[in-house]
Amino acid sequence: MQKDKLLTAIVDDHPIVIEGLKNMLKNEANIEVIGGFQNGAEILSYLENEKVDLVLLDISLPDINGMELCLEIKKKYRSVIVLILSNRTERSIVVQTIQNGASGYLLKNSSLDELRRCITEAVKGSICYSKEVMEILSRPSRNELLAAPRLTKREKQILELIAQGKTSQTIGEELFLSPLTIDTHRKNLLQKFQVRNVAELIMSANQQHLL
Amino acid sequence: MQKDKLLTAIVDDHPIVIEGLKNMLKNEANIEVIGGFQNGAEILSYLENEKVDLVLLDISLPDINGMELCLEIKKKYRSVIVLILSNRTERSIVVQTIQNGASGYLLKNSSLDELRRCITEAVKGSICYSKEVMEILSRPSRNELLAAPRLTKREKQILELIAQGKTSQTIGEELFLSPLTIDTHRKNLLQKFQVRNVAELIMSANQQHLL
DNA sequence: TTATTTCTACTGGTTTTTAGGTAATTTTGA
DNA sequence: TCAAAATTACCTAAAAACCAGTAGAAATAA
Repeated sequence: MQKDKLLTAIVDDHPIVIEGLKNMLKNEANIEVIGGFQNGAEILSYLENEKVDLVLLDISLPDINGMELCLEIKKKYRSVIVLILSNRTERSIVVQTIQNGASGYLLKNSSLDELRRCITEAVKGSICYSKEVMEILSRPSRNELLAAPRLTKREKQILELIAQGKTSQTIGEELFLSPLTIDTHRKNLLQKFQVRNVAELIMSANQQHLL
Repeated sequence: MQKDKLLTAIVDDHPIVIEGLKNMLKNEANIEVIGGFQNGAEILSYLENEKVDLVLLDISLPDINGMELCLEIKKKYRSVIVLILSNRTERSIVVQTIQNGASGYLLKNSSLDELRRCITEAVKGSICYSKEVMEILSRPSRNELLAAPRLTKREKQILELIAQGKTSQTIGEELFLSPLTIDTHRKNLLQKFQVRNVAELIMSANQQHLL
């Protein structure tokens, strides 16, 4: 279809990943890897002077967030195709990158075939996700379903103290409250988290990043 | 020094990383990559029949924790050298892998030179860390001062069930054991973690990445 | 200012955990 | 094969947590 090869840049802070991609892509007839870049500044300065068709971009970079970088590249160089290659599986991140102009999103554990497929699709102008990413997008975002319970100030405070292994007695003394009051808060915490005891409570609170 | 090449296996769930490492190592005179494996089961079954000198091992694998896998490999095949290649920067994880017999720990963003250096060192029998990992190890680790306790299989199992909010009664039924036995394990867990109750236990286990 | 939420505290009763042991088996490693 | 570690199981007793309510006071938002 095209006479010229796709000039491709790889942006990833892991040299190993850069090597791997270079190696994989060097056998592709229509792709020429023009370089690997370990941070956002490098690729941006390269883009100022050189022509690039395709950027394979990691989300986690040392100097700038990959999502931001994507937006910046698309703003300045509309025609550059950006494909995200990342380990992050959060729905919100996938959605954000696409909104920022990326032409696709692949997890790093996707197969070589998937990568090839996505590059082809992206060049054609469509947006392409790897299989896992499709799943992430299609499911109604689990952790949004079981929303982290809204805790009051007191509850948060007492949750902390419970996590420190303190008894209702001790907590009561520490806060100048009746231990019976602490028991009530305890009960309310169990209810809000829909769990049966502190073991489950602490697990759940940890998973919800509330501790 | 050596006549034969080091038979090297790469274990990582990212095909791209496997490709990258293969590519990097194929120019090394004394290394022969005999395969890439995307999960723990694959490498373990390979090891049963084939000779391997060096395993480059990722911590996050789909089927088994890399730390556990390391321990398992070292238990069964003492002479196999295991080098950890991971993104995880938690001190406890680094320490744990070394306790489990790994000969070194590198972050994935370490340079090719560092990887080469560490392989050389590991073959010589010493333990080798990449620069960043050295820093992680040297800083005095706030809440991780006390090393992660070594848990037996049963204890790990029961810890899991406690974290799920189950009572000694329930756990006993589930494992066909007397609830009194579960109580004993419970007691031992509290002692090993040096905590007073399950709340603190679950917190500590979480911080130590044992859950 | 009213309505709602949050915080406080209680009653009374049940279940579970924790703390201090001991000790017989079974498994495992050297 | 022998010692150590792990697993199993028990006793007694106190402490703590959990369950299901009610209810007044204080703070906050509409």
